[in-house]
Amino acid sequence: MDTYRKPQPEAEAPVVCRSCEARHGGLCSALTASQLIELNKHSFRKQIGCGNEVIGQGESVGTYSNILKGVIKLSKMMADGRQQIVGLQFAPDFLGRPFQSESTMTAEAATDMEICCFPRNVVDRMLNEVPEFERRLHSQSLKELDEARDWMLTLGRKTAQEKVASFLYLIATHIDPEEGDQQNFDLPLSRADIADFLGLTIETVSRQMTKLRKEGVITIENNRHVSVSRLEQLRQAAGIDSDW
Amino acid sequence: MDTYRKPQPEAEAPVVCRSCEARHGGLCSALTASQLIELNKHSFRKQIGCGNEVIGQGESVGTYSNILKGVIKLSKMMADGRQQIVGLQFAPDFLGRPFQSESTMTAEAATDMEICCFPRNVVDRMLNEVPEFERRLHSQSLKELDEARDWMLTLGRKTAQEKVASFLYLIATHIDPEEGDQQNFDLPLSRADIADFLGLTIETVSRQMTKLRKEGVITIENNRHVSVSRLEQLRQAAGIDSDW
DNA sequence: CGCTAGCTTGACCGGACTCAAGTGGTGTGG
DNA sequence: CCACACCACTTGAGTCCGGTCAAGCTAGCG
Repeated sequence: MDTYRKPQPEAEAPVVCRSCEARHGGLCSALTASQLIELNKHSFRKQIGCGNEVIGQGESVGTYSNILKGVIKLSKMMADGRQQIVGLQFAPDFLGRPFQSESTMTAEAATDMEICCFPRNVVDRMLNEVPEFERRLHSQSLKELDEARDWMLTLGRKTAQEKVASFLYLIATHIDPEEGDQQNFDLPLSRADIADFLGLTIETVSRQMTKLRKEGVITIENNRHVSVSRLEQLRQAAGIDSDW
Repeated sequence: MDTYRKPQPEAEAPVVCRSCEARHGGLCSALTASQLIELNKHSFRKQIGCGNEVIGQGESVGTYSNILKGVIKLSKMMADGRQQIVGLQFAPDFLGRPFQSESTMTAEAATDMEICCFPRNVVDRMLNEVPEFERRLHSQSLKELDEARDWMLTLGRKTAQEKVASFLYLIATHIDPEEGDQQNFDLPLSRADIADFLGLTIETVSRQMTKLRKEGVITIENNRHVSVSRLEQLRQAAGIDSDW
């Protein structure tokens, strides 16, 4: 049971942000309580069903948002339909692209999810007023850049086996603690999505999963639920050397 | 011949920055003349020979720099020696990673080059004092992120032929105007580098170049010099659809 | 019960890799 | 000036990994 709330004239975060704030190593932690209140006036939460498009390729974007729950897949598609997932985003990542109203990718809910939306103009104004706010966004961009480049190594130079192991390792280390731990989790992506993320086909993904299972690195239940016996073994299968 | 310099008490950019400034759609254009003077006190230019390492993987970095001339390749290497180039940087790109003293990649001169170096602490201080400065860096990070993700599509989903065409298209559209134009340029990378950038082997790169040559898309002289007859043809071979 | 969607498995194929030899341009020493 | 070595690149032959195509399996659901 929560302690009784003493009224305080200023500097009290909006009710809706309270339980949320904890997770926010994310964006909102850059704001003071009064700034949060200001932002909160214009923001709204939204449930999104698995598979729904959040931002379309070439679409203009009117809102930014924070991911509260679930996983977003960012993907690019070629004219002939070939597709590549170029990033996954987890809570509490920020979703949206400052300084550019048009998206060059599609953002789609990989799972059922909940997001917190902010109108573009409000955020853009805050960007100019609160340097720490831009610092946070910059910092997330750099994190995404690192991840993208790590994945380029995976896409360009790893074998199918290593790719699949790398994916499992990525999920194991990024899973929302509420939904599993590093030894035991549900895959947020279908085989088709995994294939698009790894630059492989569904069949190859499936075969390599089977292989990892037979080698005792993982066990699989109901197609989606994965257990990892020793994470170190998975790292190794992924070709990740701990020294770096 | 330059016009004679009238002394002005303030607001005059350092001599060394003058000819440079023109190119700087880059970082320094975010600074006022007096800020430039301040930064310039601690900065120095440096020539780097082709193949030299600028920042090593896992090394700590004491300086940032601007690229004045030449091409930097950013690469990652696996424990067994497999290598992937994860980015190319051209003048006037900024080189270095704020908020993190240790690099997760190697930065190496792909060509002979010239850079302008700034001590880390001076830049970090300016980052805090000049919001526009951070805005610029943020903006470049976002540009690099877009490029990385575009390349992920290339690495994950394109054929060898399309990869090589994509590379040639990239160079054609990024080449320093002083060193060539979109129809006619020297490749800044060796076949080995191209292979590492595309996630292919040297042999495959070579074969696909030959194929593009025989199909009349390009002509090659002295291994390095490339002429493109119709850029549109190259785009097409690269699987790039103009609609996006 | 059968239908469908998502996944697995099998057989075969082909594109990119491997290994090896050949070519050409450049620098060096006799 | 030629002989030679060296390096970067090209070309060829054979192999293999991952793609393609097709069939089978399983769980959920009308």
